[in-house]
Amino acid sequence: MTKTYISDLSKLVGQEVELQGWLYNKRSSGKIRFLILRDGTGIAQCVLVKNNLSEEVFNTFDALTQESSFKVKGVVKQSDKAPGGFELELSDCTIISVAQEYPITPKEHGVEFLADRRHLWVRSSRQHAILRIRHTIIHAIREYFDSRGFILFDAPIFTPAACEGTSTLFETDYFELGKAYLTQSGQLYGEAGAMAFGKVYVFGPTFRAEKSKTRRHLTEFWMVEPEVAFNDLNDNMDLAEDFLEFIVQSVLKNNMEDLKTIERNISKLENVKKPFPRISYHEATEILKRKGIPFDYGNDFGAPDETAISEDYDRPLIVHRYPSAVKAFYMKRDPQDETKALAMDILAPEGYGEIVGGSQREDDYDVLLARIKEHELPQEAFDWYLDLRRYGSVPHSGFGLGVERTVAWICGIEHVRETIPFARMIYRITP
RNA sequence: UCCACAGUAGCUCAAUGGCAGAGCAUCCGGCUGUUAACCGGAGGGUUGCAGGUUCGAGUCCCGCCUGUGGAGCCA
Repeated sequence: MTKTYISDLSKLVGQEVELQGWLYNKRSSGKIRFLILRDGTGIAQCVLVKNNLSEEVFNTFDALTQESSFKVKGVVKQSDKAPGGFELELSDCTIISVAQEYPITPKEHGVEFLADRRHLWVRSSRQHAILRIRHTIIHAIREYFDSRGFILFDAPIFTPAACEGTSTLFETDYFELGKAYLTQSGQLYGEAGAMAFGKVYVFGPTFRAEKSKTRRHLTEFWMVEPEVAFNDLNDNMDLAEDFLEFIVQSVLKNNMEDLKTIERNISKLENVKKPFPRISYHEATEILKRKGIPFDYGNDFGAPDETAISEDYDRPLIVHRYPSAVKAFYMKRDPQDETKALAMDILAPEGYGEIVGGSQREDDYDVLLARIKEHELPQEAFDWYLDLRRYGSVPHSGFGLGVERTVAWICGIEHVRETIPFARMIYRITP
């Protein structure tokens, strides 16, 4: 007798095993009945044949409701007719807990209904597949940096002031020290790490109190932010490109079944190979001009602009050298053209928009101080940051990758709310 | 904050201004290979809230509430 998981059944054909899990679905044809068991690793069909079983065991079928927990014993058989490919001809079936009427049926539901029951929704196959892919992506992120000499350098969640001075932050009372804010980026701290360790990555949740209400926005989302000393903008683009390719390849290697479950077009992911096209902001505006999309030179791109710029490419597109006026104070200006910043964004294909934003950082003390004043930021709060330029300043670069947008793109799904177990949005904080 | 759309049974949706309906779910019955199984039967409604027009409002008008996704902002 072996206690095992459904994912192991292929190795156990012909053997008697014990499985435990939850009822995914059931069907009856009178004297032969089918239970579909879900155990978190897959689904398996369990067959109850009346003539082979005691009355008591055969009738557990009647008491089992959707999502009831139970355990079974039986011999593993390969079966093309069985969902999951394997079935158990049961010798025993024991109920652990009978579920009350389960609200999420195998039929369609609306988004509000499902979001209110997110704690149950994560049991269904599509959500299961998406969250497994999220797991692979996060694992790949860590594996990529860990195997290339980067140190994980955690940034604080509570911060004394805005990192970039632009977006609206969540505010909270912090004892006698006044207000604290939930971080919108760990990058400034990552720069301190890069000066200490050479190569670091910050990986954690970030918070934006913007009242954004679109399929691409959460108020709480995860971001990974590598920062590398002595990297210039080109090195930064090389790193981001290699990194994204690695992530996509990891998903293709580990999650083919999940991609099939969510009906993702695999060929679109197979295209994601180096090198990625690189165009300047200036060239991007010419694409808009050619397509007849009205645009004021010098502005940042809106979501529809990003779609128009990237839609003709079959892989992520790197756009670099944005007008410095629309970018953050810490970005270094292009010595060739002082109106431009050494910034780069990566636009995912298929209209998914910006998934990476990064830059070479300003490394000159006087210039950085002037920028802080220009942006009317509280200088005291940035004193430690200026220290990084006082004590052995070097050229350095980094970027941030939004995990949920990356998951949405790789999975080909409509809305980022399905890419994290419990999404936090402007009008939703439960469950 | 602004713009657009939506709200009817537990769920997903129908109903020319004229009797409030279907499928699924639930309950009862049938079926020895089902595949969102199928077949027969039953129960299930303050049509988001409040007002107005009308002989008559789920339907038309006004206000509010809730939801959705889009703009701005960004990953």
